[in-house]
Amino acid sequence: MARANEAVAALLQEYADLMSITGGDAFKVRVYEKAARSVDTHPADVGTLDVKGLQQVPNVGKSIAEKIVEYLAHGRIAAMDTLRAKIPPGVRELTAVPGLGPKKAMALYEELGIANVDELEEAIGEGRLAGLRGFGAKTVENLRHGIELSRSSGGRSLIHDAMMIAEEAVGLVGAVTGCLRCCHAGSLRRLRETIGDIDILAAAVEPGPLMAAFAGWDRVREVIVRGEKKTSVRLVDGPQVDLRVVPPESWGAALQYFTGSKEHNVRIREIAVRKGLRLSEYGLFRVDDDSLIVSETEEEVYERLGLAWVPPTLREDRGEVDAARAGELPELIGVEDIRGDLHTHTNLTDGVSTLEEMVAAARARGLRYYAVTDHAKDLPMQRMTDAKMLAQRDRLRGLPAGRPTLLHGTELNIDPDGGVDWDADFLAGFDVCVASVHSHFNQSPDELTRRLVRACENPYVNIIGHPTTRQIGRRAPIEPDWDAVFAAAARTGTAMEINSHPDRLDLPDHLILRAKRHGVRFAVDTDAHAATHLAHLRYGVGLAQRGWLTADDVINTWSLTKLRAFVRAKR
DNA sequence: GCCGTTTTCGGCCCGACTGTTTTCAGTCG
Repeated sequence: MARANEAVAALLQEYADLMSITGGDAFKVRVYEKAARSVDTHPADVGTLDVKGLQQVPNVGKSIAEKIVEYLAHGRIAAMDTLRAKIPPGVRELTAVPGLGPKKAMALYEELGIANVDELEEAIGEGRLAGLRGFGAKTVENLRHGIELSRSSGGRSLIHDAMMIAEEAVGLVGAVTGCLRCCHAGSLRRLRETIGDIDILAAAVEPGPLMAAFAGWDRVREVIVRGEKKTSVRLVDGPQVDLRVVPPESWGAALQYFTGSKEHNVRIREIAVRKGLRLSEYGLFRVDDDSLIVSETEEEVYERLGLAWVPPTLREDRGEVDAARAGELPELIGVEDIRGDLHTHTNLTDGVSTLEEMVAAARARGLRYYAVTDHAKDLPMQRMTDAKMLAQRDRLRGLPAGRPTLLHGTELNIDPDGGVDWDADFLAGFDVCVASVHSHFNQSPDELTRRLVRACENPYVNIIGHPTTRQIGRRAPIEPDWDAVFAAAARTGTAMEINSHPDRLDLPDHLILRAKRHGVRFAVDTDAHAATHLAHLRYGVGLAQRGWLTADDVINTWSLTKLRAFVRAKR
């Protein structure tokens, strides 16, 4: 059974949105938003909790707890129905148009009866917004443009695409005379799986030349805002990039501020307020006399608030603030902890680089061990045979000894019943086996659960590859009973993969957190199909960090001896 | 509506930019 948390969180968020549109108390709106996020990230299934249990969830008090119970029992909330009756659902969708918030959406509905984006587009076309208070010619043109934008792009960028753009922008702005520091911030620095806007932060005494260079970048399609401290542009290939320039002495406070997340920053500022302080992108100030306390480094800002420095990948208001206050932040895994890659391909199947090229790339990256895991024989497209696999093993064993130590593995295909390509005798010849789902994605949750549990129970399966099979923006994740799958993985000594490929990033962070609670081990792999893909490791490690993992949680940070013992223990 | 190192009531994060209602509301991050 899927947890009720997602549905309840969506409902609370909708309640907050409707309240905001109808002009409800802004503080109340915020509470519902906070409660929605708390429920979404709460470890326990809220569907199993009573009113008292629900009140243990942060930001859920008596009133919201009762609404959740009402929803769980009857599938609806009376107060919600009342609000929904006031506002057609399309009005809420209006606020997704850039430049159109709750106030203007409500005005459009009340004054002109506009109840969805299509009607807004029509009204603009007919000039019916003219004369409406707050809707001058420029606003109307911005709305028309906003509709166009939300229809065309709308989507978020894959992390690797955003990173390439950010690195180019940092190179451009950083090279301007007078630029003292420049780096990317925002969700990209937090290594979220997809990126909306790309944030670039720079330090300079005179921002003008930096802004000019940025606005003149040859990839810019349009300049959205252009000010002294902030310039936003949209690139020809879609994404929006924001440049903020701050005085050099504000660097730490600014980096903290522009890294976000918004929710993390709200928590941090609330702590500041309780201490009689005010935190902005310019520094931490005393409220009474407006004097500056600290601003030069992030560490100082956190420290002055009584917190340990929080790694960017944890800044999502998922408990990291309390952990930082208690000195209980995890020692997060880093790229340098990874000693080997356990899921890679060559041109023997669908990779593009040769065995020798892949091994050379692994050596260049300083890996201690490296597993070649081409596809097994049950995927007909890959034309694998027993003979070809054994020949690859001979070729691999024949390569000169040295680092990395080469392991011969395979990526097995988990069939619809949970079986894999070869029998025990053949499987015993491999050093390590990944097993993954590549088809029959729309089995029922029960079938998928049995399938994955059976794969975990196979003594030769060491790692479940890209467990949800999602492809970001293209294929939805499968939805077995993850708690049952993770329990089986923990019980059998089977690792869950954290696949570093930018369009997979699988497991996603919320499932990593869930799996860890079952005591599951993980393998951060690249699933490289070309030598250049080994560099994607940083995204997988970022994802592992977002799941609060330490090096010890991840089997390919272990020594080869310990890794071999992990494999042997299961056989 | 929630919360508490200013605790059971009185607060609730901060600033940039735009457009328009020309002194500020709305939106965004």
